[in-house]
Amino acid sequence: MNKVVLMGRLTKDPDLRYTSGNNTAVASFSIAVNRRVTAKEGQPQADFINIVAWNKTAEFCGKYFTKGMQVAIVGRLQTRTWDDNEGKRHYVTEVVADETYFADSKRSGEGGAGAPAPRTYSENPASSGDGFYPMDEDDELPF
Amino acid sequence: MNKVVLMGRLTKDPDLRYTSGNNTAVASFSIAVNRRVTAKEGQPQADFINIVAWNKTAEFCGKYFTKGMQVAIVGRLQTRTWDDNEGKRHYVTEVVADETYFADSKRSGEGGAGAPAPRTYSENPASSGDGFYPMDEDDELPF
Amino acid sequence: MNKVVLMGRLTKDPDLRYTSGNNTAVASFSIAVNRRVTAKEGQPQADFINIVAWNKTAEFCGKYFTKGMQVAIVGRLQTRTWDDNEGKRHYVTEVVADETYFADSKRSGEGGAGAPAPRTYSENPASSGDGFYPMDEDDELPF
Amino acid sequence: MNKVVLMGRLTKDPDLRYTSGNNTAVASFSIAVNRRVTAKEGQPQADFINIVAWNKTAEFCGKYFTKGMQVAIVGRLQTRTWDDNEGKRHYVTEVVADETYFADSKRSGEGGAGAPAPRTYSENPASSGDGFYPMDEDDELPF
DNA sequence: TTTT
DNA sequence: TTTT
Repeated sequence: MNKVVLMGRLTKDPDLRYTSGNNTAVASFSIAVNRRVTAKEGQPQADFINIVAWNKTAEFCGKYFTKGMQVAIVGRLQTRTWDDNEGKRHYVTEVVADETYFADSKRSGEGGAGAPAPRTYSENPASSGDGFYPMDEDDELPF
Repeated sequence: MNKVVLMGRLTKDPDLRYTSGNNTAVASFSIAVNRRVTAKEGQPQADFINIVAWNKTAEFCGKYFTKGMQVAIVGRLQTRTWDDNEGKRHYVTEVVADETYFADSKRSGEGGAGAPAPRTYSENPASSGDGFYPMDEDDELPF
Repeated sequence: MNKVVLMGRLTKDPDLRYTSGNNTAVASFSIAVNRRVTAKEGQPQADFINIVAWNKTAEFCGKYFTKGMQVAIVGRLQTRTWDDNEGKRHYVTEVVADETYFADSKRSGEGGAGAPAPRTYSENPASSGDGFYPMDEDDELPF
Repeated sequence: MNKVVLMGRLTKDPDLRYTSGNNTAVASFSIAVNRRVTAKEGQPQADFINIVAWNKTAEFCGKYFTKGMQVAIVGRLQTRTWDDNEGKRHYVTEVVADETYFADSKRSGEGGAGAPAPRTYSENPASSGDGFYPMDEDDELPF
């Protein structure tokens, strides 16, 4: 069992790439999750969590998620290991996003209710898919 | 272990009461949680989940939550039993909210960023408390 | 967003049926989830949560879950409505299990480590599937 | 919102220490969480997640958790930063355990049902506390 | 209708 | 008894 649920704000626009092998979409970004208890000094504090998404979820994030947006994510923890150029091994813990949600319709543009407009124009995602789902209405969402 | 995480829209303004015994605040409301897969016929479908909150969390909900608002809730499942006037026993399953969040700043009024204004004016909550926490900035929140 | 995570003990053996329409497997059972805080009077208290599982997950539960077993479940809350013979409408809230786990290998039989033996003999499940997964080693599990 | 739920096996006995400042108990350990989908090559794969617990939860883990045990954990993700002796900054993501559970009574010793015996003898924890809770019976647990 |  |  391995379940993670987060709500926080994008620290940057997501980075969307495609694997060289089979051209799988993969998006990476991180979100700032405010802590419930503020630090002693008084200033609010946040945890910065790295997120990875694959396939349709990745394309959804790449298209609709933008810096500063508040989003909710359901996923799982994953550890990865990589070696730097000095041959040192690094251990990374990140969240693989299985479901992504808008949790901030304020940033949906002036148009009113609903999901944000796409970040950059792009073809319609190939039909409906798994792993993502807008909680808000989706007049402008092509699925 | 008993954990529930929900995001959905209030179907009504919360109902805030105080127990006759020790005057404990208790708020009840329900949220509509849209399903990720739409029904066959095509129209979106939702689950309507009953929520109960106690103490400061109850007062927070009573003050800031309004009908139609999108909120996120972390809590636990609880079963309760009660007998109706015909002496029949009823079994109720509801969610006890331990943490509540705004997930919809659109409804925060025209003023801009931040949490919604209180539903009705009231004194400041007695200092900071447990069990609630606004995810959005909170210029107008008295804590 | 709609996520539930539970750990508790089966109050009975699961009830496994097949829908008349398309012969879909559906298992239902309930688990007793002990509360973290005991009631005032001192005796431990539990919530009794109704669980429903479908397809392979249903067959897995029907085969390996038995009364008294401790299990863990990941799923979602669902509300259902039904009318009794007096024409009264009833509202039911239950958990749809998406993932099920053993959390009690003590009951695995005398044989030693691993998952329990099937409750009743049956053919091997048709290959691997989704929605279930034994956390323990599974020498005797046919997948 | 920041919630993590895990079930897995201890890779080692926990490491229990006390802060020099105010003598706060802190336990650290990691658990192997088996993935639901096995890797292509066929061999099962796991994620190794670092866990930190504080106060009574830490003492509970230090006392009852042992290598190989299956446990369940509810907590939150936290990022930490530290600089190594070469002045390089490292970013660590770990889980802070708020609730811990036994999910493996098999390892409870031959005695029969119930929670494991303490790893090493120690005084009774000072009364009941928050943040931990044995799911299994607790004849030998001093609370 | 409830488990250990 | 249900929200957008």
